[in-house]
Amino acid sequence: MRENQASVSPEKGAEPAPFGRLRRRAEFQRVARGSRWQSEAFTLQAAKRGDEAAQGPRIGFTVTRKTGGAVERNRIRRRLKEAVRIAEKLDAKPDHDYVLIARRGALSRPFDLLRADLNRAFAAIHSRSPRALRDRDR
RNA sequence: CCAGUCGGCCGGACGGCCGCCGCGCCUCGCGCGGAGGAAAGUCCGGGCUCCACGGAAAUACGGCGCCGGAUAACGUCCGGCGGGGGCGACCCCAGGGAUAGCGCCACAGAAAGCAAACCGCCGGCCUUUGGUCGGCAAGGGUGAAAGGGUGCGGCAAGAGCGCACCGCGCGGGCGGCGACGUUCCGCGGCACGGCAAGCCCCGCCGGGAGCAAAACCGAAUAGGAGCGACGAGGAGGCUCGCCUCCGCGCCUAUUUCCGGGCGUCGUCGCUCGGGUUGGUUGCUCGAGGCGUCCAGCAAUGGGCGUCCCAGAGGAAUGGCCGUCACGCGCGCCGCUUCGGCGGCGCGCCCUACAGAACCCGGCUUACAGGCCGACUGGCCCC
Repeated sequence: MRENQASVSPEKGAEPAPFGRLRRRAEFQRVARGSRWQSEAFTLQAAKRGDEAAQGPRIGFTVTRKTGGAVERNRIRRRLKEAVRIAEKLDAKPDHDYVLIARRGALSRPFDLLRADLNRAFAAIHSRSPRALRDRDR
């Protein structure tokens, strides 16, 4: 519990992940063509932003109706948002956009495991090739 | 104390650290506010916005349907009436019209709406284990329903055929604003069976689409697609391009009438989608919440005081932790009227149903657990 308490309040010097938010449908659709990485609780998608200069990473959340009712969807999105917020060092690149697509496991997965999943996902995502490239290779 | 009926309410509390959305300011930062009783289903009724429209009548379509009241309105609510259920508190009811007309009444049964007669009962005749002719509708049987019920008289056998009581119908009186009631009076031997969640008749109500409504800014008067049209003008004023009068055409279900608006004094006019789901407004002070008094059986209305109480937009109201309350499970101890009750410790769920999306009034549906009040029927004690 002490360790937990300590990790909840970030260190003064620790860099708070300065994520922007994705809000346009077109932005979501562009990221969907990028790389993806799956886990029990979510799918992470990532794509490099082409047009503008790097202004830090941006992230968006997708929780579809398949996942549950309005109450459960809200809960899932808030847990994912919070997990991203407290994450100390995610391997997010400033010129990339990310999208988290929630799966049903995100509702009940222990919060510590959820954070661990996130760290693993961001570490692995950039070694994957973009979806569009793989499709072209086929 | 047990069983039950009805109504109302709550639906975790407090604190710490780190965040999110909105507003304010002394713009580092601080302060304040931040989901529900159903926010849900989108089933009704309104406000608001646009289609320029407003009023009257008729037709078509749809909805509603005992009476009175409440309300902005309703299919809602309140108080009654009638019918049904319950020992009772109380609960349930698509509850207008069946002599305006049409239609239907499955199966069974002889017969399903107008009287008829299968088994029977009674009488006559005959070729007498029966047949035939006539009378009857009480008994049997079928059915959701078979032309009032019980008893006595009567008769060949019977039958409201006659009588008594009960019931029913009609008229009047009385009570009630009314639905309706009636222990009142009179008449009628007594049908006019049911279904209008079948058509229909009567009365009342209703234009359509919806905040992705709609308005403004910007991109911008650049190109595309579709549709319509060769038609009715005349007179006057005159700042020479408009205005006025008459006519013609159009105006959101259709037709007619009245008012109003727009178009037409000629060659273009109208509509649509994409770039465009960009930004701002609409967007929260409202049939508002709370308290109190008055009127009313009540729904509700009115007066006074007080408060400002979410405004997001890929959509804020969260994450973690501590303490407590509640619930569940296990163990131990004590009490016990053997149903349980109380205390301590540990563990679990850290709460059920469920998340505002323009705003109100209702309905319906979902809901762990708990609290309060009124009343009914039993048992025990005084």
